[in-house]
Amino acid sequence: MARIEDVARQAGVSVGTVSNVLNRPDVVAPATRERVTAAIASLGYVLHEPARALKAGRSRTVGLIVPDIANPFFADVARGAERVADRHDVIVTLYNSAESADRELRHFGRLEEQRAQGVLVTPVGGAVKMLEAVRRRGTPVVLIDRGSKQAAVCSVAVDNQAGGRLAAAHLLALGHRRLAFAGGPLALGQVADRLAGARREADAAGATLEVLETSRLDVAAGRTVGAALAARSSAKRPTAVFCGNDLVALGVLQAVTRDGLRLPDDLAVVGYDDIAYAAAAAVPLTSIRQPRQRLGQVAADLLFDEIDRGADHSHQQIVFDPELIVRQSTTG
Amino acid sequence: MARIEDVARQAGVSVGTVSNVLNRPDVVAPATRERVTAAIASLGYVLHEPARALKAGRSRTVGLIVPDIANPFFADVARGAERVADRHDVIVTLYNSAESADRELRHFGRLEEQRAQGVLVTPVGGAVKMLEAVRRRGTPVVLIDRGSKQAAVCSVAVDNQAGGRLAAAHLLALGHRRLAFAGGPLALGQVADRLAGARREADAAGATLEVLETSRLDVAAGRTVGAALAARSSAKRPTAVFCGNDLVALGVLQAVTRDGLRLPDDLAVVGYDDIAYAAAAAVPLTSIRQPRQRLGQVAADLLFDEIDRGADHSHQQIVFDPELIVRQSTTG
DNA sequence: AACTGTCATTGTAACGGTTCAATAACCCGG
DNA sequence: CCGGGTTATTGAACCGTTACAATGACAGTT
Repeated sequence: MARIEDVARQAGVSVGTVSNVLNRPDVVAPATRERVTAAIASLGYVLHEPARALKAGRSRTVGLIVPDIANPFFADVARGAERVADRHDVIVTLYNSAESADRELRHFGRLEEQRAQGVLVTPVGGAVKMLEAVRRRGTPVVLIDRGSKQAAVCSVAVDNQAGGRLAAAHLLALGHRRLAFAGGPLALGQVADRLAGARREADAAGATLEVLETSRLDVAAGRTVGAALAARSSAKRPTAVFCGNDLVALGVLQAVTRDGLRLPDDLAVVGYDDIAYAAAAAVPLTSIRQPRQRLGQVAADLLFDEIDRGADHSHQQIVFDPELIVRQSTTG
Repeated sequence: MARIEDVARQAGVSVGTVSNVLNRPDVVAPATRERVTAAIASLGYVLHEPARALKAGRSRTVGLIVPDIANPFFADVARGAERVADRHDVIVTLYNSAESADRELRHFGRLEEQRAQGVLVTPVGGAVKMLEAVRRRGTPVVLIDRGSKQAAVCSVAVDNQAGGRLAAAHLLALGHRRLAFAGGPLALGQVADRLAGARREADAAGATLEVLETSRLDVAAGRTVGAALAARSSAKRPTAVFCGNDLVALGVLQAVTRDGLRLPDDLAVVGYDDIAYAAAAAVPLTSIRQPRQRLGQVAADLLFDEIDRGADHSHQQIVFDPELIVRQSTTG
């Protein structure tokens, strides 16, 4: 494969000039520049990024580690981050931790080895100590959607307690008094916060709120919960269920409709995230919308601020407000 | 940040020995090895992958370029590919072309610059000429799911004509005689093939098959089609619609049920891909299942064969058989 | 004609690893 | 206690690029 030296020979210039054409085209005379460009094209020269990265001490990538690549929520987050990275001439490489601390650790390791400029991550529960080590070694990290309360690191999140309150308040306003929350694990901060918000509203209104904890936030978990609910007599069944995310809600929806219940009359359902499939469900889902792309975009902005400004950068914890999107799964 | 030389000094050995500990631990004496390992840990040394890649002439990555990262189909493909890559001590970096030839081109460029060992790609329509250039410069490429007929490149795909035949035969066996196909653009080979397979069965049975072309394969496109169908009088409406993929089918499903039609009595619907959401739809979707993880896994196997064996490698076009999954959207 | 100042180009020393031939250390049999 | 054979370690060249100091060419000024 052609090296920069081959290009130089072909164009009759030195390697330094070729490098200048590549990196600071303005300093080289137009005629020379053109000759070099032609040589590059004719040889099919492709820049050797590892060599450049070695010289520069940093590569042109940032990492994005998400816990579930099949969740469209994170596809939107990625899109937002990419747009910002593009402006900085940096590429976003996407990794899937699949909620496994071990995989997350491996991905962090790879990114450090590649000398990624920074990492955007939605950390799996409990992996915070290794994250600290990464930052100490010099790689900036911004947390997405699972913000920590500590001021020592940037994070962007949506106010999950507020989301829980919105959901519960909506159900209470519709007259429901026996509520349930489906989702988990509760060890996940954002799940716990959504529940806490709902709990607060329910308590204030004197309503009951039963917790149906799941081990994951996916469709299968929702189906399990839904089947259990459908099996109860209507007297023992909550009249409304608020789910930890839309995947769980879709699972509940499927299981209970298959078992003959009707939404929202027999059971009202509220999801969380407002993914595209929420509106597309056969009974369109009331959900809590989060500014997904914006989350990724602002996270990337913070990351680049830390990368560019270094010590001058001050960490910020940005919290967005969620929004209630009302559809037929609660209002019929 | 600590370099290999720092580790060597701290452990009282030469840099060569440290490198040996890292790459061929068996050739270094246990006592020395342990001293070096301790030094690595105490300094928090992290390998500099760009330097290694420069020396080695290749990096430890392969690329995976998919046309829609939010489509769970590709999440499964990625999982299959990752498992294989893990075995080769290589990481898969995921890029989203979003069906844009321009983005695909950029991603290819980045991967070549990084000296990725190879690329797995579901190419967007028509981008085949640049793909040829990449291969000529020495980067092996395997096509996923949009196989070319040419024998000059490896590909894995599922027999889309067979899938179309399965779907249509199923509907015909249920007695339907006015069929429709919803999906597009028809310029996409796989969409055209699915339609062609369905067409063949319909013709053989003397049934009609109306084509409702869409510009994309997503939920929104499906909703548009569904709304149009629901607006027709039942006499002018097909009794069954076969959709280009599950996202389109879900869109159709949502639109027609909202407008009061019932599945499958008023309209039978068949999807394609059998994504998780297909079973989770309120009227669970009959669909054509493709071996998604296996697709990614076999593609990666072919890629590594080409990487490892070089000229000894012979290109293969592997075609899997799709499978009909029957659910309530056709059988009630 | 000598000098100054621009502007374009060049040569080369890093960057942080790996690899391999060369060397050192050691063991054991005679 | 020496020589031959292992085994463990070392040192230096090289990978492809960038950046910077140095050089060269040339026009304008006195």
